[in-house]
Amino acid sequence: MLKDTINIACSNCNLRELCMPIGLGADDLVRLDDLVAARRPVKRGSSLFRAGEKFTSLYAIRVGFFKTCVTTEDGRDQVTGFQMAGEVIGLDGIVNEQHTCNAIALEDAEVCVMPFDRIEEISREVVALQRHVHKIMSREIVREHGVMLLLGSMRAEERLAAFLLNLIQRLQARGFSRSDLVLRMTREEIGSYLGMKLETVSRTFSRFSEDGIVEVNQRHIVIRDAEALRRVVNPQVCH
Amino acid sequence: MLKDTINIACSNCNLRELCMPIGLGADDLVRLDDLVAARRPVKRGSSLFRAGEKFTSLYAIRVGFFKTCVTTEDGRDQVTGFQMAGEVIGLDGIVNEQHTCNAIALEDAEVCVMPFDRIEEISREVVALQRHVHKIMSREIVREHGVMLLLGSMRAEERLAAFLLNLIQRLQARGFSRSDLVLRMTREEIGSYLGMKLETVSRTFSRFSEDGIVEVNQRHIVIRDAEALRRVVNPQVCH
DNA sequence: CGACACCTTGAAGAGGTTCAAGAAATGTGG
DNA sequence: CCACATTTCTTGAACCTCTTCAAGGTGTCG
Repeated sequence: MLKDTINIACSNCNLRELCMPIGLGADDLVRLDDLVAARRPVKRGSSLFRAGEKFTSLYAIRVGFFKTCVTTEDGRDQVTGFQMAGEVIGLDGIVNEQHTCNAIALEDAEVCVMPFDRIEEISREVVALQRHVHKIMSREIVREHGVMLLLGSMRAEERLAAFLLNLIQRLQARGFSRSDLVLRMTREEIGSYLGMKLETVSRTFSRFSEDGIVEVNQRHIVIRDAEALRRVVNPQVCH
Repeated sequence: MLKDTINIACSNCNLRELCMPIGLGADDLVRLDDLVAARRPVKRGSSLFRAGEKFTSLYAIRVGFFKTCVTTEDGRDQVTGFQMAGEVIGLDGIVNEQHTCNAIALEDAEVCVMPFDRIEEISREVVALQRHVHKIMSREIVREHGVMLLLGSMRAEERLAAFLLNLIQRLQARGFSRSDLVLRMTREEIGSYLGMKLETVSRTFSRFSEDGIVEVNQRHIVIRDAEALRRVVNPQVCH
């Protein structure tokens, strides 16, 4: 079991700088290792948690790609986000000690399970962790403001352009190409997130392709002209 | 100055149960009184904070009504929420120690200024406060999920119905009528929040009025048939 | 290799926007 | 306190973007 313990350690994890506070002393780093109770694999298509389930833990994504979505009684479904390695999910569950959305793996994934009791306990002692937890939650709030702006005031082309730029930027921060990407989600899931129908997503991709802005081969996307995408999002301001 | 100190005390505030943790012992209650550094009046139309300003504090609304909105370089504007007495604003500023939205009073208001340093300090010692801060942030995340659902998948009538039901419910929790309300915001602000044009807001109000669901006199609204509003939001499920 | 899920494209239609004009309410200054 | 300016709200008509419905094509996985 020693091997397991070492495997689980945050202090050894190459994603640490993405999901954990940086600049900790050795003492605090060791305390952080108590955060992760276990690792948990999540098969593609299965859920990490579902709306209605009791909330116990936050999850740091180690590998894989997730979507989160909320569902209404009358069967409406809204994708609220796509999450990749180094990001934390489960924050929605804190307020009522019950999850309010579903987290579904879009590819085989593995997460670090961080019991929330323990997060609160340690963050009372490690100021950097406390601050970090607050920042993670605030960042999510700011992200959602951006989505509201997108959904409330942008047209289809602008939404998809903003979506692609956001994906590329996050992938680049993880060391991937800043021009090539493989979408892990369907057109329908993109459409749900962006408030448009899958046909509109497809048509908009085709238009970008005709205009030479991106190359589209099913889920393989090459950004040919990121500047043009930025101009689509932000028509007034010429970069 | 003693009078001031007494005035400021959370332990005497009748909004305490809305904005502060409940069920505290006397010792913890006294500690909470250190949270509020000052009160600050905000005149109608002026801002409590603006995007770009340094973040220092969260604000609990004592009296009045606010909107928060984000603005893009190219002049797009999106209302991200309406806040009333007992609610906390400023969470967006934590992540980058800088506000990312504007908070503007829609009527003369007064807020309790809670320096965030002090919140973090006290919440390290008062577990109930720590838990409460986490819940406030989580609640905001869940609220925004709801807005995303609204913006992403509802039609104009459904959006406005959901909006009215939400307002009424929050007002009722504050002891106001569950049928009468006075809108503090313009049609344009409602439209911005709901992702529709002010003309559409106006037309949708008129349609509700023709259908006998609500009475509309400018900003004075009377909910005649809340059940009907619920059916508009949730067409499948018959209540 | 065949079944199934996913994607693309076309054509018709609906919901919401845009533009425009006038009415009602609100605020301001004399 | 009243008159005028300004803001806000309502309503109509034409238009446009996105949706809906439909069909066929492409890719993927057991």
